[in-house]
Amino acid sequence: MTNIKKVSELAGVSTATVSRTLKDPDLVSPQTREKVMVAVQQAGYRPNWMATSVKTGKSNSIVVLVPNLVNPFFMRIIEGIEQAAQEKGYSVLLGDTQGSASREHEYASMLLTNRADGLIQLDHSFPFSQDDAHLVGNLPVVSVCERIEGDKKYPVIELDNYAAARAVTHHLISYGHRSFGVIAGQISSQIHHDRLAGIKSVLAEEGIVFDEAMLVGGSYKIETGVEGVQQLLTRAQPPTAIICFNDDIAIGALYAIKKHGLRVPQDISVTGFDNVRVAAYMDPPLTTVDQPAYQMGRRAVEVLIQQINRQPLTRTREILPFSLLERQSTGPVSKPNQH
Amino acid sequence: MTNIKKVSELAGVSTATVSRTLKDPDLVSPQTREKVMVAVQQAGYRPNWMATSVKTGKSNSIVVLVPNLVNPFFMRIIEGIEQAAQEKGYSVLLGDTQGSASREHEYASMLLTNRADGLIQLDHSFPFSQDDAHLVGNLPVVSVCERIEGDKKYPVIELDNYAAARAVTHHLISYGHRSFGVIAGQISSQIHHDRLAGIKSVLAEEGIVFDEAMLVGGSYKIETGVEGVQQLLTRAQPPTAIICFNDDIAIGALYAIKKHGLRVPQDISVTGFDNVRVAAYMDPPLTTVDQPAYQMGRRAVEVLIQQINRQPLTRTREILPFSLLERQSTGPVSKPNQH
DNA sequence: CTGTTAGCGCATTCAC
DNA sequence: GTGAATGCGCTAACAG
Repeated sequence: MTNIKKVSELAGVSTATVSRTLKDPDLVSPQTREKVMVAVQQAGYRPNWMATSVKTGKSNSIVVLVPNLVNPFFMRIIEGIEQAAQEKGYSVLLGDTQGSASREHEYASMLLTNRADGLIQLDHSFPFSQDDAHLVGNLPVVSVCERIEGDKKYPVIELDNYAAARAVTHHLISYGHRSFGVIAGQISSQIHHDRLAGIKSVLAEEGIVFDEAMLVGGSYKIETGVEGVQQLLTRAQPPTAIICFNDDIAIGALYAIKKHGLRVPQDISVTGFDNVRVAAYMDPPLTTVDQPAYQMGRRAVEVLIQQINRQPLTRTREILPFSLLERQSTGPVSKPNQH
Repeated sequence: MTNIKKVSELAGVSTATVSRTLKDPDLVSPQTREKVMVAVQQAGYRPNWMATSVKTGKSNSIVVLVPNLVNPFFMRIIEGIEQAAQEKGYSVLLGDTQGSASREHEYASMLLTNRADGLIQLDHSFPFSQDDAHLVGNLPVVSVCERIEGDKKYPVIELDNYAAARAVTHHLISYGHRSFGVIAGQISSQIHHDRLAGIKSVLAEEGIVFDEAMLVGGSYKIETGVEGVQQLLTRAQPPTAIICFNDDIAIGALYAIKKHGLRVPQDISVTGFDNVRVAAYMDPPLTTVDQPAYQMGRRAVEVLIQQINRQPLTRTREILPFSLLERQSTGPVSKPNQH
């Protein structure tokens, strides 16, 4: 391990000068700068990151908590996070929690051990353990998409889920649908409530009563969509339109509907959320709500770094624009409302 | 920032005792242990990770280099990496390179700055820069799926791509196909050569000449599959079977074939690689080669940590088993070989 | 502009 | 079993 002292001896200067040359070259005369750079090159010297961190008290790393890695929507957010972080000189510690609270706690405690300067939470839970909660003063935390539960208020980058759900519902109603099924993801989250409220508000305006038996699901998986459709099709009056709370669910729904010998959208219309890449290549291409996932990740980092630098936040909640992509999985009802 | 000294004063012992109590409690008498633990609790003390790292010379982190995050196959590998790493007390630094060499260099240099103890490469390039190459003695590096180019030999966890490609080809030939198209991913990689060689070897055995004009593609994207099909369909004799080098390409191919008014598998059979989750829910469900991605990630970590601990490696190349999943995107040729 | 000095927070000899 | 002392590799204050 070649350290700063070796370099300083090689260059015939003090360690301080070496440090300065590397950190702020303008503070050093051109001649010594040259000498030092030669020595650095020759010795193959790279400053020890950990040592620098101990001195400065900054790790220049952030942790990202994500419930699972296989959801391409999350990955797109993390892509944005990664990119923005790198540009700002931060690196990203990956915290795949698999929904486990103890894992969340473990990752979150990285903030307490100076291992990371900030945390981005993609899930909705308060990530710290009971024990740690006392120590969490104003630690930099930002949540994306979801809102973190609990008393502490953290900045959040999110979508107007209420409005998005309204847009979807309006779109379907414009095709004449009046009988709706919903296949939800994580029931306990704010997203769920906002979206459901959005749907119900439009239905109420249209004089349609939402039948709670038409609400199924419980997790953001393909299988949820498959099972959801199976359940909805057993109803006395199956829905003519199914709103899925993410694209994976919608993919499962498309699959199950076709498997039942029904056609999309002639028999049943299907919508998703997220606009995952494959969504456009489904058969039929999926009507879905596009979320600016990449941009959300980027913003999360910017806001987080503001917190880390103790700069005042202009606002504690940012709402990014969605757009409804009307593709071919939605269409007019082909038969009267009665089945 | 509450440090070890505060705790030692609070407990009325030396800092050394506090350190010992936390690291190796058995070295300390039960009474003092109790005192220290109380003080730790009371002060809300957590050891500074960076300081520990400087002392021990170990970061207990590993970097993972991945060309892009949106490919669910990579994500499954990283899930395995993450899991295994956490179990062994390591954390994962995410290095999304987007295929850029300079980004690779930047991440790889983390090994030189003591920021990470080891590196896992999912791409095929030698990750260090020209400048750093001299310094890379025996730094712990493992590659997964791909083999790292260059003189240095690193351990690799991979699939028998040659055999897998042979299995796919045999499967198609058993259905009577004799006219094959191939839509490839990254052309420059070992994977590409192995798979292509596997296909050609079977064709040769069957007395079929592979027409190089039937080889298209160039990246692992859905769009590549779409464009690939468009090209293959312009050939004088379009293929009756198309082998795609990953599932994303195959998804694009399915889409394009259907868009051209042809049916899968009646007109054209399609196969993929990876067995991504959505593959089973395509229309028709995709015949593909299942790779134990999660397991590959786990093994990569185990091998890497062996290197980090300077334990001898039993073998420098591990080949994991694949399995061909025959689903509905492949079937018998419905018309004579001539178009 | 440069060198000296003094730590950052912790782990580890070596005495006792 | 415990404490004092030393140093990991680096940066920052202060002289000069």
